[in-house]
Amino acid sequence: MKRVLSGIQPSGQLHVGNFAGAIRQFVEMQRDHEMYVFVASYHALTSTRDPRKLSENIRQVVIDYIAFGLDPAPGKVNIYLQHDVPEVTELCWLLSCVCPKHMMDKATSFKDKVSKGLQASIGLYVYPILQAADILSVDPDLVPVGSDQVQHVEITRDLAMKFNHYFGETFKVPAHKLREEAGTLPGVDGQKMSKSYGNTIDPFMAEKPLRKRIMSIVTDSTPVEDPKDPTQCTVFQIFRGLAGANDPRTAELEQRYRAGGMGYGDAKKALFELILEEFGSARRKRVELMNDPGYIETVLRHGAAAARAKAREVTDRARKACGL
RNA sequence: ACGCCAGUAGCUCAAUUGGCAGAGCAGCUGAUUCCAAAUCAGCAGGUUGGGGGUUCAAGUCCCUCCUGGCGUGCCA
Repeated sequence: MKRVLSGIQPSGQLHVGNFAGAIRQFVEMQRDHEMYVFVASYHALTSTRDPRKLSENIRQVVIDYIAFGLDPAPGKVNIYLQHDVPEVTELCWLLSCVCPKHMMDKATSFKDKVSKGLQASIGLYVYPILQAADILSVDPDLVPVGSDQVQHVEITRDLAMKFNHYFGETFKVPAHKLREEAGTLPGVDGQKMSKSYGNTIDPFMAEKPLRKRIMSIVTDSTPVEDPKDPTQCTVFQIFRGLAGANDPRTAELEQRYRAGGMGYGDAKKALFELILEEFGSARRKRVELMNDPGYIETVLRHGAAAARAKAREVTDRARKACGL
C-alpha cells in the first residue's frame, strides 16, 4: 500500500473549491492508501500573529476535514498537527544546511507573496525547506499537490538527493502526484474560487445566507427564453465540479441550459439544492464533531503518535548519516 | 545602537494658521432583475498605532512607547 502525505493550511473557513480541488481526492484515496495528513501549524505562523485565531483555525480545519469524510480510524488516515511532531523542525535544520541559498531565491511562491506586500520573514523564506522536512519525515511514496506546489515538491526531491549525495542514502525521494486541475472551481465572481478573493461558497453556512450567496453568483444577461452555453456559466461550472462531469444531474442541467427557457435563477436554485444534498451529511457530522472536543483530541493524539514514530526513524537515520 | 520617514474606516488616501474626522472603492439593506451585473435609494463602518502633556480646542504642536520601511554604525 502506497503511503501518501498531504498538508493542509489552517487558514479559516474551508469552501467548496477546497473540497472539489483537494479534499474529495483525499477521501477517495484513503480507501487504498496509507495516509498522513497534517495541519501545517508551523507554516501558518509565517502569516499570522493572532494566537487565538490560529488555535481556533487549527481545531476547525481538523473538524471540517473529518466532517468532509476523512476517516481518522486507526490504520486509515493519520491526522496530526505539525507542531506535535517536533522532529520536523530538526529535519528542517539538517536540510537547511544542504540547501543552497539560490534555491530559495528562485521559489516563486515566496516571490509572489513578497510582491503582494506580505512581510518577508526568514520563516517565509525558508518555508519550502520546512515543507521538505514535513514530507521527508514520513517516507511517503506520493505527495498529491496542486500545480502551484509542484515546485516545492521538486525542492524536496532536490534536497533529499543532495543530502543523500553528501551523507549516503538517507531519505526516500518522493514523487509528486499532480492533482486533477479539473477540480478547480470558479467563485461567485467568476474568478478562481479563493479565500483571498473573498468569492468563496462555504458549504457549512446556514441555509438562508448560503442561498443568498449562491444567488449572488455573477451571470451574464441572456434572457430566460434563450439557449445558454453552460460552459460559459459560473453556476454550471460549480455545479459540474461538485456533482461530477459524468453525473446524470449535470447532464440534465446542461440540457436545460442548451434548450433555453431556463433562467439563471433556476440554475442557481438547482446548485443550492445540490449543495444541500451533497454536503448534508458533512453539515450534520460537523455539528456532532464540534460538540465532541474529546474525540478530536483523541484523533490528534493517535495521529501524532503514528507520525512521530515515523519521524523518529527518519530523524535518527539523518542524524547518524551526517555524523551527529 | 543611532538617524530619517511613515502609521487616519476592510483597502487607497483627504482634512487650510490647531477649529464639527471625510471621500472613492469594498461591505450590508432595499428598489430593479428569471438570478446576477449595471443603475438608483439608503445604512453601516473610527480609541486618527498606545500612553502622557500643552491648549478654550489636538489627526495636526511637545514628550514617550509600539509597529513598519529606509539608512548608518557596533558586536560576533
